Amino acid sequence: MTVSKAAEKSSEKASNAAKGRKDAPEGLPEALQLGELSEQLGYVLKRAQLKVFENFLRCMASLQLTPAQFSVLLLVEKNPGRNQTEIASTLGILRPNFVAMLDNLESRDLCARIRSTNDRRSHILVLTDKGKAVLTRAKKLVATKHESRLNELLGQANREALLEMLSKIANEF
Amino acid sequence: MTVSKAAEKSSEKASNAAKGRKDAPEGLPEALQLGELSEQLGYVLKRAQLKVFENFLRCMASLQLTPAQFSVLLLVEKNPGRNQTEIASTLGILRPNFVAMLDNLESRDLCARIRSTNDRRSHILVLTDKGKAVLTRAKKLVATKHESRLNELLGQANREALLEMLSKIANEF
DNA sequence: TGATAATTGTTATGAACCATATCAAATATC
DNA sequence: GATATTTGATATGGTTCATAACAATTATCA
Repeated sequence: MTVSKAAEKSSEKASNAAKGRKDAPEGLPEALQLGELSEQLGYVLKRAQLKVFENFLRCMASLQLTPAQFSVLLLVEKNPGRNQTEIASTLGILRPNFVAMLDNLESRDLCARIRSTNDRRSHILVLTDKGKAVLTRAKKLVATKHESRLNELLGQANREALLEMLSKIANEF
Repeated sequence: MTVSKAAEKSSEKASNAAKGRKDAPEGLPEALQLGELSEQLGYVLKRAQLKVFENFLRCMASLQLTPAQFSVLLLVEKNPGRNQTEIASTLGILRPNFVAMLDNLESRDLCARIRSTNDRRSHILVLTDKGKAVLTRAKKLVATKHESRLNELLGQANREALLEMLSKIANEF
């Protein structure tokens, strides 16, 4: 009885429809069978990614940073003095779409565009003092509230193995 | 000289900018340092997911199936007789957005909406004969061209471990 | 029973994200 | 010095994702 929920209802639809009765006492809110779906790499990968981004946003709510914005700040901090094209392209962001992102970060005084003196077409990107401070706090939040959950969930060794496999896929698939 | 185009300019920016010279012969096409980014779960996960979807689309080019469409066909096959709300919600698709998806699949004669006789509000979903045939071919393509790459890349044991960890994240994060 | 509430598929609509073409200013090329 | 290329930017269109609202149907329950 408890196992047969899905059976009950889809057979209700199937059989009751044929017999025209609707008064059979009902079981539970039966879940669908995922079947082969749960073995599909893309499916599982996408759902995991959504969950992780969701959790990231919750952890960063106080700083109002999206994963993309966080990645920009990290990359600018690690590579000061690079221009928009360089930062955007290594993040896989198209130049036109990067403009609004920077407008946002700059309006919040987290990073700044500086006209380059030796190539006056390009804008050098740097973190402001506030940007550095916010990034420091962001890193702490990510480490303690976000990445730490991975360790709790998988254990240190598995966590590292997972990151390694994902990097391999990202680079060699 | 041929290799150094990109290098010329950006190290020119970093070092030459300070010294004010632009004539130094240049090194290599320097890539940016990813730094902590490559350890960020969300970043690596997203990039891996994009690569996997990209590969999926290439493998399915002959059948013109997106990952989302493939998942719908799989789920309908495994759970015949369910309505739109049930199929959409277990895939995380909002009902309004599911309408156009079904319009597409139905216009290609891959699945059909059947007015339920015991609840005339709802549409029962089923695969058409063509839908079943296409899904069979799709599964083969996915198995031989897509999922098989995972084994080549990671090995059977690691592949299973990866899927398990991703499922855990998707369900418990 | 009949009035009211809830559900189903649908449409309309807007936000967010992604991609292409194009432009002016600046620089590189030859 | 004429031509081509690069940079940041704008405009624009296409997807994807989310919410509100509606008609038809069914459930609820006084």
